[in-house]
Amino acid sequence: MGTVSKALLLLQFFDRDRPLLGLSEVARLAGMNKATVHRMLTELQAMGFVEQVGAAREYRIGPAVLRLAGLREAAFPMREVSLPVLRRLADVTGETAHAGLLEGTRLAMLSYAYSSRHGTRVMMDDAGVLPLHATASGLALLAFGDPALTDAALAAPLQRYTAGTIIDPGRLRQTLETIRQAGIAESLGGFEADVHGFAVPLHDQSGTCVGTLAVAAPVARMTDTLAAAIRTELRAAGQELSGLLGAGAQQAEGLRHAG
Amino acid sequence: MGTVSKALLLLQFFDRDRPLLGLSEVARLAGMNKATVHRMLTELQAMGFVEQVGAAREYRIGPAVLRLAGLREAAFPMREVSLPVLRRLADVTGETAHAGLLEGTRLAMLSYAYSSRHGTRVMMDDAGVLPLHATASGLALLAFGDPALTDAALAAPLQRYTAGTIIDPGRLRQTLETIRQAGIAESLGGFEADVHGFAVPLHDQSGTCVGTLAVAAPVARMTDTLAAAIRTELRAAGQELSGLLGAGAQQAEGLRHAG
DNA sequence: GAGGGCCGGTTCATTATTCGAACCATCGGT
DNA sequence: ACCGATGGTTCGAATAATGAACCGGCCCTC
Repeated sequence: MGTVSKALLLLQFFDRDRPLLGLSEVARLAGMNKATVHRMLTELQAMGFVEQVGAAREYRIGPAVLRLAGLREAAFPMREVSLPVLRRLADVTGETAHAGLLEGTRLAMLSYAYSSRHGTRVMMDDAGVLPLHATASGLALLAFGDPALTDAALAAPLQRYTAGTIIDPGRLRQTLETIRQAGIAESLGGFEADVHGFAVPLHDQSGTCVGTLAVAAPVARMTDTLAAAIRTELRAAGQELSGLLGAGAQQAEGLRHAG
Repeated sequence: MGTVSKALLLLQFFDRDRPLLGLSEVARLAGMNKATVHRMLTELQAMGFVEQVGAAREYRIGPAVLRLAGLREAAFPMREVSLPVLRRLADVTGETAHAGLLEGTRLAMLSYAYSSRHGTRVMMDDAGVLPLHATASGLALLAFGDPALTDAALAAPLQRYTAGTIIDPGRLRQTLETIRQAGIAESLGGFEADVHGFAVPLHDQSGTCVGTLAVAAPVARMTDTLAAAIRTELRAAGQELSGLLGAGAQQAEGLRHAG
């Protein structure tokens, strides 16, 4: 693996639960020599991708990503394009709708929308990462995404988050086959005990699965009627969003010709 | 310069005017060998920082920055913290307010707010980069920031954007001295002929100038009264925002102790 | 107060990776 | 058909990265 890739890999250890990391901690997480990690973090810092703060001189993600994220949205407004679809889906179902994006071997939260119909709701985290085997979104990715991703994910040790988390690879493969036939993934308490999740794949214009669209509701108010409605609306919204994302890609092609 | 820095440098060539770049174009802009650039872009792509699109296989910024930007805002919500201050400043002055962040040797747009008081307004670009010598924000950075940055900026060839752009280093140094004494930078048509801009520096908790807060108005409706009001409100808002940003840094320190 | 364990940070001989001139196939324009 | 540009690839030479060992400082325990 090249040096650039190794350095960028370090950025993946920062997450919602660990926005601040010390040098030794990053080295431990990355399984790399502290001197090597120090050198890489120093370069990332010089370019604005991380910064050191506080008396303990811990690192956090730096400001350079803000402009790049703005540029990314300007060039290919996935978040902006997805938000109206998510809002409508949340309104129609009365539950939380969210979109995730495949990033390497992980599923990163792209955007989400809440419904104000109820006093409780399933909450989402900005910049959150969802496990693949334990959420509806993750299962959708495994079912409809690159088989190599699926093989790799199921070969790794799988973490149990709740009593409802399936961690047996054989059972998961059966589950994935059921999902493929249904065209929609469901997870009942796989990641959080009281959440019932539904997800469909999002495809780019070449048909490749690049993300997921999902609805998450508290188990307590799930009924057969609500579940059926979620499935119907989610399928339709998924097709719509895949179409919009594909159009965005075509628009990029158009931009070039116009330029 | 290390390999990681060189690779990340490539990301800086993407901008609002050039969201899509071909391999040879990036190599030309970077002054690097095409094989080298290809290898670096391939690694950046593998890590999700760029992606190739279209028949011409051009590159654009990839999705990995979205999560990192979300993480950055979650850890240190500069954009979120600045928006209320910007909105209030825009409301009170009736003109466009914007905040910029120093990124290496450039000033990147952080966030902005418009006023709806008039039918026209000075427009801003997401992910825009402002020239240092030709805008009020840039001049504020040069006046109050690191003298090394100022020396480097004035030593480089300076681009004339309008008839009002000062490109003589000597005159610019005089202008910067005036700005230091006034505590506020003003640029009349330096970057866009019909825009009058005002800016103050933003400091982090150590007192280092890290960005700017600015108001931009069309020249056509500038009056002495409006200019005086903008100066007053901008100074106050600048102090407020510097304080908030400093508090955010202290909060990061607090987060660590709580963890 | 001393000792131990951990932290962030540094050094430099050794090792691994990067570099880039030269080449290739393809495409569009003349 | 030819030319100039593109994206992409190769591999011997050159350069940069690596990491074991070390340093000073801080905090905790005895």
